[in-house]
This record gives sequence, structure tokens and C-alpha cells, in this order.
Amino acid sequence: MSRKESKSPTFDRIVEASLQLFNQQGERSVTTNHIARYLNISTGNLYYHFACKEDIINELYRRYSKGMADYLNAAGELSVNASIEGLVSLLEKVLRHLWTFRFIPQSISSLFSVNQSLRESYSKIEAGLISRGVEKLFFKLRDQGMLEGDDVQIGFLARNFQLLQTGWIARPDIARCPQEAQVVAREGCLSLLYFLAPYVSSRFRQPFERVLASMAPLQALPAV
Amino acid sequence: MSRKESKSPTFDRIVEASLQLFNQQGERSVTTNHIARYLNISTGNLYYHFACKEDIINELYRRYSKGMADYLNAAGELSVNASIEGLVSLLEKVLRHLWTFRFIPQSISSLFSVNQSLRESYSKIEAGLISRGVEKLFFKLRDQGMLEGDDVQIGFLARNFQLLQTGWIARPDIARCPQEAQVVAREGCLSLLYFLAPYVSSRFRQPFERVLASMAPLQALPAV
Amino acid sequence: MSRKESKSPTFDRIVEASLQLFNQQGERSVTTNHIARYLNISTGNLYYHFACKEDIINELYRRYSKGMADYLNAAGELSVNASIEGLVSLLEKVLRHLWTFRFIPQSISSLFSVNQSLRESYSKIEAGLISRGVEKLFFKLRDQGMLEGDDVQIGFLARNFQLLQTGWIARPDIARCPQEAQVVAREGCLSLLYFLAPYVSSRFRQPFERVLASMAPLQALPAV
Amino acid sequence: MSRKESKSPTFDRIVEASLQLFNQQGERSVTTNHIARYLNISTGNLYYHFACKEDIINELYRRYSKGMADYLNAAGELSVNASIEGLVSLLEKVLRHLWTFRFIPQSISSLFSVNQSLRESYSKIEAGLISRGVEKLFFKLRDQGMLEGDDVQIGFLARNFQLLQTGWIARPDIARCPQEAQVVAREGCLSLLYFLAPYVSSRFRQPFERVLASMAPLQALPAV
DNA sequence: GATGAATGAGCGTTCATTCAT
DNA sequence: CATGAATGAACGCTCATTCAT
Repeated sequence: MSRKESKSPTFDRIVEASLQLFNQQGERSVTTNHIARYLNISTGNLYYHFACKEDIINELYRRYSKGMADYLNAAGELSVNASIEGLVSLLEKVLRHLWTFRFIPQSISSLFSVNQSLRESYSKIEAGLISRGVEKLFFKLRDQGMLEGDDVQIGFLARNFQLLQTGWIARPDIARCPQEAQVVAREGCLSLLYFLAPYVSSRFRQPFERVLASMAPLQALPAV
Repeated sequence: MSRKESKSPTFDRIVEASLQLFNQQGERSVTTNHIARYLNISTGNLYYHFACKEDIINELYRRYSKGMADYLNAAGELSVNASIEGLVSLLEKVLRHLWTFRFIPQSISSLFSVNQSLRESYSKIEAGLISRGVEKLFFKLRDQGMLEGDDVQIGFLARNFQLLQTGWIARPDIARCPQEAQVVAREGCLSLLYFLAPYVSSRFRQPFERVLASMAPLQALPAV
Repeated sequence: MSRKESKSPTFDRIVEASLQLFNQQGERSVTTNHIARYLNISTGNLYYHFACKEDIINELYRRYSKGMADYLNAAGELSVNASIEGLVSLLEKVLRHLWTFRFIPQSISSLFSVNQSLRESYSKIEAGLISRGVEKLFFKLRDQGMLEGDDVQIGFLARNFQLLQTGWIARPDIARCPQEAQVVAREGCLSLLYFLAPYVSSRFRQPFERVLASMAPLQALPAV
Repeated sequence: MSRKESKSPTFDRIVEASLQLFNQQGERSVTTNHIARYLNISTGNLYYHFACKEDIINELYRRYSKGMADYLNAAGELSVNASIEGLVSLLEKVLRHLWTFRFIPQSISSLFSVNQSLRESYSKIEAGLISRGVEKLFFKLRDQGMLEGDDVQIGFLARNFQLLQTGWIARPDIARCPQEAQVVAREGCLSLLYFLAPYVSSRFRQPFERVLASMAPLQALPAV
């Protein structure tokens, strides 16, 4: 999978331009003609590389979920020698990744009504792999003494964590603004840390507070 | 509220049919023709009552946000003689309301790209009135001794609470399924209670645990 | 015809409102709904008085052509004891009449494509009665010594005169502007007098020049 | 003119078919669907070449006014070695050009209410360039001794000339009939010559009369 | 690989007109 | 006389997609 040469430069350019336009204007109002014109290629050429608009979206979703899975794997290794700093750094990367593909959490429900295959891969990947991966990760963090809580609590913690993560990115008042990815990631990270705070073990409390303090001074985004 | 004559039966039927169809199939793939045909009225008649499709959505958003504001007011009065049971009961009502209008949290971002006026009323109402109302409510609950936490914690609590609330409803794998509103509301409520748990004061801990226990046995929804 | 009571006050109000709106915005973009709303009556009521939009236009055309015919008759009597002043005064009245119904010369061709009956009454009246009436009038004016020219010349004079008269009123850059009827009539009159000038007999030249001089000072409209 | 590649054959076919249909049936009752069906192309294809119906009309107006401007330039050169025959020949060409685009003078006022950009280009071109061009031309003809009159007279002559020219073409009883362009142009020309007659200088009177006589025998059109 | 003209079903909307009350 | 909700054919236009070159 990683070995296979990327299909073609044009293929990639289409994917990247689409991502950009989808994020800026919303998938709904970006037509295949817009994408082609933006790239100075013909529509015919676009359809040479993609059978339909759906497939562009599917490819973007593939990249999005692949990235998420990769970060999840990284998190597995990181937790071997756990540190708050490592966790936060990873969290920011994940949020930046989500931000890069923000049109997806924003319009995923809308897309379902016009893209059946996305629906399927979503429930397989997002609600399957990733969701379970996050759950496993949280249990591991508890095993390593970073988090505390019973099984039910940690289960809900994992579930809510994901909801917050994507919910933050999908917030409609944030999403289209040309915010710096940096700012959005920081603020989101802060929210998530406050969310985790009550479950951080006493052993990790001190570095946790330190990190929290170091992130605070950034200017706030508008409230929800 | 009860005094104001409803505009006309047909007006209301259009609004209600639209809500139903939007929830089932997504706003995007429900055309004005579909709505009219569903109601066995002519498109002309539909457009006699609404100047454009946007206005149907705007009316739905008006009803949605009006309901939310009403619940918020109810919450203000409830918190006078606070009880966990009262809070949970209200929370379930809010979630059922959200569920009734679930196409809105689901597709709000998408709608922004084709409905400028919605964008404006959203930022005024959702990100304004409601957001601030929820924050105030949480501070009041702390004043009454139900919640504990410093100002920053309670602030984040309020913000995250809202994100979770709508995030749960908007979860794409849930939204289109013909779930019983009851089940969705229960499960969402449970998630939110677990989210609040660490901040519940010791004085209210016992009734809180009792309520939590009474809700648990319901069969679980699929994980995120 | 003149004895018959006008059909009803509402009938007349519809005719007059339509005239006003047609002149202001063009018949094409004035719908029957607009007219009804403008008058604060229901569409049903409008259609109680008129079978269709065409009929409103036909009634307006009837009034327009009736007025023209009346002025023509007046001209016949006037020419008994001919004077330049009388002619000019009549001409101004005709131009003001044309201006009152200016949407007709403006959009007559357009109307033909959607109003067959207008086509018929137009060719009967405008191209029949009126056209012949004007011709007769010009010959009479020659007989009375006001104009000079052979039969062919006078024939062309009459034809061109009418063309100029309506052409002036229909000038698109003039028509929609809220010009004072007075100004438009004066300017148009001046143009028409210059057009007649070469055919005015030497006997009437002096009063003619006097009248011409007395009209000149008005500020000019924009050139064609 | 000959150098500029035409946009595409289909582009031109749309323009030409539209012109034909507009002339026959009136712009108002010719829909984009009609045009497409007439050409056996899809509506999509029509809209591939034109963004909207307005743009087809604008393109036709562009061609119309370009032609008029060209004839005006030709007139400028012609008047160097002026002759009645040359003038008449040009006049016939102009009238045939006007006849070719007759839907424009016919429905220009109507179009204004649904086509703002046409309104602008009309007042710039028709009421600007062309109007001034005609005025200049008439003054030049006087300088060359073909016409006689003081400044005011020549000014009105120019203005009225234009009004007659387009008024003749726009005559609703003429416009839709499948008249031979030749006949219409001849008759119109004759009218215009009679209009000019009083101002033709004695030096040019003889050739003028000769030309007039040579045109007369054609069968007459119905009177106005 | 690439072009760009062509397709056509379907969209949101309009408006003259009807009709039950 | 008057109301106003209801009709439906038709409009201008969109856009994912196809296909000959």
C-alpha cells in the first residue's frame, strides 16, 4: 500500500485541489467543473482519473482515515513510555490533521445521502477501527497509570473524547474561517485536556498542570 | 406562543413534512418537488406559502432554536430548587428536541454554503444566546452546590457540554437510523452524565449515582 | 358607449393601477399578483373583473386609442379656423396622452407575441382609423393653406409624423425616467414642429416661427 | 473583424438561430429550450456556450451595434466624395441591417426591464456613439453642400432621422411579417428620403429627384 | 493522458389562472 | 363582490457525466 507509486501527479493534484476547495467553500458547492478549472485541466481529464465525484471524496476519506489510523498506531507506541508532553504533542497533530480534512467531519452526514459507499467505509473505519483503537488506547493509558477510572468510565471517556474532537473541528462558526490551523489545534487541545483533567492520575497531575498552564495564554476563539 | 395564530394549516404541514423528509433523507436530497408531492400539493402551492426553500429551512431553524431557548429558560427556573432528577428529565427533553430537528446539527455546516441568512441567525442565536445561556446555567448550578469547579473549569464544562450534546445527535451513523427517540435520548443522556460526573459535588453524588444506575440497563447503541 | 356607466370602481382602479405599474416597470415584469397587491385586493377579485391579463391590456389599449381618436376629431374641428397656436396646443395634448399610455408604444411589438387580439385591434385601429385620420387631417391642413406640398409629399409627411410621434415617446432612454410629462411633451412637440417646418406655408410662417421661439428655452433632454 | 476567430461554430449557430426566432416570434416568447430544440442540441450545451439568455441577447446587440458603427464609419468616408446614389445605397444597407436585427428596436424597451446590462450598453452605444456619429455625419453633409440648414435645423434633422429609421423598422405591423428585406428597406428608404428632401441643396436636387423617381414604382406597404 | 463540446434529468422558481367559500 | 389558497405547465439554469478526437 505504501509502496505503490502514487497513481499520477494529476491524480494527486485533483485530490489536493478538491480538499482545498471543499474546505473553503463546502463540498456541496464545489462542482467538478470548479475543480478542473481551478487546476487548469479539462473536465474530461478529471474524469479520466476519477470515475465520479464520489470517488474523489472517497479518496480524501481514505487519506483522512489512514492518517487517523497512523496517529493511533503512533499513540500505541508512545504510550509505552508515557508522558503528558508526548500525548499533547500527538493530540495537536491529530487536531491539525482533522483540520486539514475539516470538510469531512463538517459534512459527513450530508455526504451520506449522496454517497452510499462512503457510508459503508465510514461505519467500517470510523465507527470500527478508529473507535475501537481510541478505546484501546485509553485503557492502555489507564494501565500505564496516566488515567484513572473504572471500565465504564474509561469507555465513556473514549467515546466522548472522539465526539469532542470532531465536534470541535466541525463547529460551523469555526470551520470556514481562515483560522490558523495552529490556533484551532491549540484551542481544541486545551478543551480536550480540560475534558480529560478529572481522570488524570495524581502521579501525572503535576506535568499535566504545567502543560495546561503553558497553553493557556493564547487568545481565545469565539465561544461556541 | 399559544396565542399567535399559526400562519395556516398548509404552512405547518409543509414545515412538518420537510422536517420529516430532511431528517430521513438529508436536506440536500429533498427537493421542493419532493415535499410537495409528499403532501399531495402543487409546487405552486408550496411556493405560495414559502418564497424559497431556504425559508422553509429558516422556519425550521426558528422553531428549533425557539425550543432550545425555552428549555434553557425552564432550566433557569428548575435550578431554583435543584435536583438531579429534574436536571436529567430536562436533559432528556432537550435531547429529544435535538433529535426531532436532527437534520440541523447534522447539516448545519453544509447549509451555510447555500444559505447566508441561516449563517447569520446561527451565529446570533446558537453561538450567542444559547451558548451564553448554557454557560450561565452551569455557573448557577455551581452556585447551588450541584457542581464544583473553578471558573475556567466550569467554562470549559459548559462549552464541551454543548459540543457533546449536538455532536451526539449529529453522529452520522445514528442520525438516519429510525432509532427510537427514546433510546437515543437515553444513551445521549448517559454520555452527558458521565461527562458531568467528575464535577458533581459530594452532596449530590448519591442521587446522581442512583440516577445513573437506573439508566444503565438499556441496550447500548453501536460504539462511535 | 360614452353613456354606459363605467363597469365598477374596482374595474377602473385595476385599469389605472395597471397603467401606472406598466409604465413604471414595463408590462412584462408586472404580474397580476403585483397589480392586486398594489391595490390591496385579492387576485380572485382581479379575475372577477378581468378574465385575463390580456383583457386589462386590451382595455388600456381601448382607452388609449379612444383618446387618440377623440383628439383626431378635435383636430378636425380645429382645422376649421386653423391657427398655429391651436395646432401646437393640440399636439401637446396628444403627446401627453401618448406619454400617459407610454407602455403601449414601448412594448406594442412585444405584446403582439402574447396577445393575438391586441394585434387585431391594433391593425384595425392604429393602422386603420388613426392612420387614415391623420392623413386626412394633413390634407385638410393643406387645403386650409397651413401646409404646402403635393399629394405624395403630404402622404409621407403624415406617415412620418406618426412614426416620429410614437417613436419619440417610445425612446427607451426616456420612457422609464420619471420625466415630467410636461417636459417630454414640450421637447417632443419641438421635434415635431421642426419636422413640419419645411412644409409650413409662407402665410403661416410668421406665427410658426414665433411659437417655435417661445418653446425653445426649455432645458434639453439627452440626445437620442 | 475577419481575423478574430469566431468562438465556435455552435456559439454562432446559437446566435443566429436566436436572431431568427426572436425576429419571428418575439424575444419574449422564445425560450432557451426552444432555441436548443430548434438547433437539435441540449439545453446543457446551449448553456455551455452562454451563461444565460441575457448573454445571447447581449451578443446580438453587440453585433447589431457593431454593424451600425461600421456603417457610420463607411458613411464618413463616403461623404468625402458625396453623391446621392452613394448615400441611398448606404441607407438601404443600414435599413437591411436594422431589419436583420429588427427584434432589437422592437423590444428594446421591454428588454430593459429584464436586462440591466443591456440598458447600460444601450445608453453608452446607441444614445452615445451612434447618436453623436449621426449628428456629425449630417453636419458633414451640410459642409459638403448636400444639405442646407442652420445648426438647430440640422440637429433636429439628425435626431428625427434616427427616430424615423428605427421607428420604421419597429413598426409592429411590419416587423413580424415575412416581408422581403428588400421591400422593407426600399419603402423605409423612400420615407427617409422624403423626410430629408426639404433640406437637400439645390445643387443636389436633380440627382435626388432622379433617385426618388427610380424607387417609387415598388408596391406600397400598408399605411401606418 | 488530455481536450472540451455535448448530454439530459432534474432543480428551484414563476405566474396566469381557477375555485371553494 | 371579494377572498386567498391552490393549480400546473413552463421557465431559466445546473452539473455530474460521456465521448469523439
